[in-house]
Amino acid sequence: MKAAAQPRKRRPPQADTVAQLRTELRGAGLRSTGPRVAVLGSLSAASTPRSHGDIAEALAPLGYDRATIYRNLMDLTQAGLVTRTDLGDHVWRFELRRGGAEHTQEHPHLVCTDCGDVSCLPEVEVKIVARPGARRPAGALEVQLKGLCERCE
Amino acid sequence: MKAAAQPRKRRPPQADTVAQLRTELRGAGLRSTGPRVAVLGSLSAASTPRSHGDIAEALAPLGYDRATIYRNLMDLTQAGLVTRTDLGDHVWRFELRRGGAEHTQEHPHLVCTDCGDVSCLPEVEVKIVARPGARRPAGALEVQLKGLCERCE
DNA sequence: TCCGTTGTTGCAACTAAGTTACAGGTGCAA
DNA sequence: TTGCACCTGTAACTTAGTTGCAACAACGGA
Repeated sequence: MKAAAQPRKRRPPQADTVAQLRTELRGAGLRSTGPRVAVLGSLSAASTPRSHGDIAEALAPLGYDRATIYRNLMDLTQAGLVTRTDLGDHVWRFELRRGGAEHTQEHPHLVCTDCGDVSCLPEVEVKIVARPGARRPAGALEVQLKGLCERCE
Repeated sequence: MKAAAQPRKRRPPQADTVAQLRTELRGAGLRSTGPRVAVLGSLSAASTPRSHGDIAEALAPLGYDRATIYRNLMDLTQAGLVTRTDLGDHVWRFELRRGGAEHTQEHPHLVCTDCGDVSCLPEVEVKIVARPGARRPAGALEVQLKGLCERCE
């Protein structure tokens, strides 16, 4: 049996930035819908990559379905507004592409081997040096580190 | 319904190295059983990290169950003979610790963004440099790269 | 302002990898 | 050879990710 149709009007996260988010969505060729604005808003408010589960849980009180969140994350990824990475803990994580640059290639991500937290390391540079005669891996390299985060150290 | 009990005697992969593998297992405080020798043998024959699925598939003709393979991989990991990493493609991969050293900390692993293959980069050195005043992540850092492998380049 | 088209949503069900409980079999020290 | 703690096979479960489908809503054109 089908559940009764629910009203689709719900309050997005931060009313004052919604206009910007909507503009951003339309600029990327996507329709501006409630769940989509909420997902984008949630990502723009986050300072570290968020998993689908995180976002779905955070937006569940607004009544949005996890499949919807999932498809929106995919849409946003495909539209280039968001990047998707698996940081090695078996969970896809999504992060807003700030300033249009390839954020994840600008700095490495650190997965804490103790608490599992993921953090960005914008102030850490990773140099990849191939020994003489060896081949340096090609392509836009993305670097992920595993170690202890600041708290767990 | 239970399947009829199967004979437990099966031929491990390489008869000539079995004695070594059994010694290694016993040295780590584990019993030397058929599946365990097969798993260890399979890993020692591999040059790159193998997933649980890979190994289970490879050993399926010998009649070993995937749950058994899984538990043995865990046992070997816990015993320190094997390391377990998720290289960012949503699959746990296991690799023999050769020479007792922390293999995965000696060199980075490369996950090809095109074909998905995983390769070891023993000839590539990764330098992690924190900008002045910034914190360098602590702990035994493990480095994972994503880019194009030699074949896909 | 209204309407039709088409993209989007919510629901439900599915897949795949990983994990565990349990009963019975086996390795190995005594 | 024996006994027991450890190990195995089976089956079922968990979790994250993914998809089909019917109903709904955004938005451009009339």
